[in-house]
Amino acid sequence: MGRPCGFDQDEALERALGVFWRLGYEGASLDDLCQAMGIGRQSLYNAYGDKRTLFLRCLRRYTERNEVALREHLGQVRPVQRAFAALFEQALGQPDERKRMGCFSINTGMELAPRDVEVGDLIARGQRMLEDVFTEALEAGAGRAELAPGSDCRALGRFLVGTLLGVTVLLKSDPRSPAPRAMVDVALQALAR
Amino acid sequence: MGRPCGFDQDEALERALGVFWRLGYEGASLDDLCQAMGIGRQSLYNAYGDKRTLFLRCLRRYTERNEVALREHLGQVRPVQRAFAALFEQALGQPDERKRMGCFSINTGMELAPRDVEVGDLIARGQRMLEDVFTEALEAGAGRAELAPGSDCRALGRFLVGTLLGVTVLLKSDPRSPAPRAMVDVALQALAR
DNA sequence: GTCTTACTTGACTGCACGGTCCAGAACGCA
DNA sequence: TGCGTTCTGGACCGTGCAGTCAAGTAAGAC
Repeated sequence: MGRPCGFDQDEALERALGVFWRLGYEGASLDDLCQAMGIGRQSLYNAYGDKRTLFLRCLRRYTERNEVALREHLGQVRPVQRAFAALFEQALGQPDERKRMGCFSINTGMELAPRDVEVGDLIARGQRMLEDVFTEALEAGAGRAELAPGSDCRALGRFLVGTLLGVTVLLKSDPRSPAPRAMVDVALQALAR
Repeated sequence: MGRPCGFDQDEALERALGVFWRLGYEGASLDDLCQAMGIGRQSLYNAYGDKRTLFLRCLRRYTERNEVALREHLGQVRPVQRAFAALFEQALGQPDERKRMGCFSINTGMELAPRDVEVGDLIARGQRMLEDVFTEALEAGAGRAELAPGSDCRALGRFLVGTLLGVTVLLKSDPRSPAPRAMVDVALQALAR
């Protein structure tokens, strides 16, 4: 009833995510968002509430999409060492502009987690999710005898989460640095059987 | 000649660093800075130039101070494994409030490196410096036969830089997370002989 | 076809920010 | 003591921001 919404809310949310990812929460102005989303200010407020609410929806969207993509990738590739190697390789092989963007979740954690408990909680949940996905992939690998017997998959999973974080941050602040490459090479040896 | 500066510029710079560290570059207002530094706006501009110039001086001060402290620590403690273990242990043992602050250099790299080439360059230099300090400590350890023969100290140094980054970022976005502890434990095994 | 309801557009508001100006104060020097 | 120079404090300016308002518009309901 009444006039229907004149734009694709899902598509617009995706555009908003792109803006927040590139510019951060504070750095993205409503004008930036409206322009990228192709809608006016009031439409934005009608559809999503205020800026912060829109941001939280972007963050949830990003986390969920990442989870399914990761689960699919890690569930398919074998052995588990190759799955993680491919994951890191993909991060290392991105174009510089993309490296500069880093990971939206990490960016957000750095910018907002210390002063916004709700964001902090979402980020912490996301990290635990990542840890679980990694750990489960490792346990599956261990079940296929791809890892050394007695490997602590939870500890290895946490280690790999931290490694991915480190690599991403290194690449973001200096996309040409040789450090992340070396980091990955050394880190993957922890998975040798 | 003329009226002398009425405050300790070194001390005031330290206060400014504290504000930038806690709030970030954009997050720190001139009012925040003036209040923490105990001086007026005009005094700040007389002594340091504009906000960005003051920030760059803070960043340089931070990097230099970190370098000497690290060199001293890593040069003293032996074997080299214990030196790095102590370094990570110190990061893990900080109070939550301090964990939330993270590392000023990483914070800055995340916030400004993608859009400020001068900052980006300072950060990249800082990372290379850290890498060199770590590598030299490892080489000294290798010279004392503390590492496995044939160890690639440069690669290990880069790996440890990335590990420290990962741990710091994990602690910042979630000080109670068990992940950084596990990450350190696994990472230090790369130094086993 | 008209009426109700919701969406759209663009102007507007109040605020916080970085930076500047200016009048006055404090010190070194002669 | 008087002068020149520099520092100090507070008012001020222009800008960019998130969020609101009101008038106009388009679609579905009947």
